[in-house]
Amino acid sequence: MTAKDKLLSASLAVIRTKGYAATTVDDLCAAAGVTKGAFFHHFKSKEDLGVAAAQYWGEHTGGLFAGAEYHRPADPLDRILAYLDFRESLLSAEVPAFTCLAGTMLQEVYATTPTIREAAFLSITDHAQTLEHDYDQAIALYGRPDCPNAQSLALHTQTVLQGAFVLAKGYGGPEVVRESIAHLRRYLMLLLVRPN
Amino acid sequence: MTAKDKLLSASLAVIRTKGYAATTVDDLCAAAGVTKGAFFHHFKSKEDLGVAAAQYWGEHTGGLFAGAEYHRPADPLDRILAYLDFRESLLSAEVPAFTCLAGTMLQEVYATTPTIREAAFLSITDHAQTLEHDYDQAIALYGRPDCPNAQSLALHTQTVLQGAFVLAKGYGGPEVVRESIAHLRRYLMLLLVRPN
DNA sequence: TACGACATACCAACCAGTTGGTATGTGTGT
DNA sequence: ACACACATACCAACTGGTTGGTATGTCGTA
Repeated sequence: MTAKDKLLSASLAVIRTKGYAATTVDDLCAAAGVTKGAFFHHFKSKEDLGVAAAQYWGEHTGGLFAGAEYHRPADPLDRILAYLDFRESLLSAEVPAFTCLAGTMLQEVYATTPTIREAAFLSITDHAQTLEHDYDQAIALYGRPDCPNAQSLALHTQTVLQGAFVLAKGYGGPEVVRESIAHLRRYLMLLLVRPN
Repeated sequence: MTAKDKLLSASLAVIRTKGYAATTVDDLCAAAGVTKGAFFHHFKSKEDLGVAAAQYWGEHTGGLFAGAEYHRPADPLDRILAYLDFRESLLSAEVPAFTCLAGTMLQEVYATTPTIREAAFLSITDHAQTLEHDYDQAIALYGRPDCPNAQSLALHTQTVLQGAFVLAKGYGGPEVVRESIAHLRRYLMLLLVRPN
């Protein structure tokens, strides 16, 4: 494992815990077990690492979701519900372990560091897009007449999760995320009605 | 207007724009038009100001919502819908002008500064509580059998708004907040059904 | 004259980034 | 096979500007 990988991997944990601005380059080096020289060999600035961390986060989570089981069900609504189950299964007791690096960074640096804002936001919208197909098919099959479109529902799904992470940081635990996912599930079940 | 008020007032704008960690004491003094001596006369540390800013935010928004028109309608569901309309009316083009100081600070310092975490979180839960009465009455009148309780709905309302603010920082505008409020409105209308 | 409300000048610690150097490949001509 | 040129990966020590915080002084008012 190269120093670059160690730094990127460590940055996920450290930045999610302390936030981007409060994280110092020395913090990252200490957590990664490398020296400052190695840091600036691989990243030309702290901002450069911030952008790389957001991209790394996107690839990291992208792989996690792409390889998950929730794509299995034949029915698109079942896949969406399985996605929500999967999101719940990712929750753990420690807040920094389940919250979103992209959301954290985005909220912090959106006005000051456009490069990081773009990279972090892209990782969120990219992930939202992976849900659109399933929503599209579910809407076609089960959507009520007043059902919003797939893009909007996919985005709203992420909105609810991001908001829940903020509240979870207040409570110090994941319970509120479970509750928000339950609301989302209920909303979807009211919009997408299986004939019976 | 005293230096303390100027600092608190300026802190709302500055911290919402740059975030708490990236905001320096000098930034705040410059924005407030006071000197550093004045700052440390009124606040014993930067953290102390952070706590005071979160409390000030709670009072500031508390007054805004308490005095708003959305309490007028006789029907509780109408009051809730009017609340959502009011939230929409607060949106403007500039992101820092409509986002939530408490949510921003909470996400940033939840693990590092418990005093600020508590103050910021309290301002969110306090505000959520002001909705519970209306939700309670609306549920009693119109709630479907599977309708969640008032506390949970009030909290979910804040969750959706907080998440929408995160996304808005990515888009650089309030459109996504409007869309999320529309989803929330639709969810509530499916849960709380007026007999007709 | 005592005290609250500021202002000015200053400091020690910290932080992003630099410098100069070492160790270990890696390709190339002979 | 071997020397040479060069590149990559990394390290330890340093620097200059920044930052939170302090020490001390001044002014108005009760």
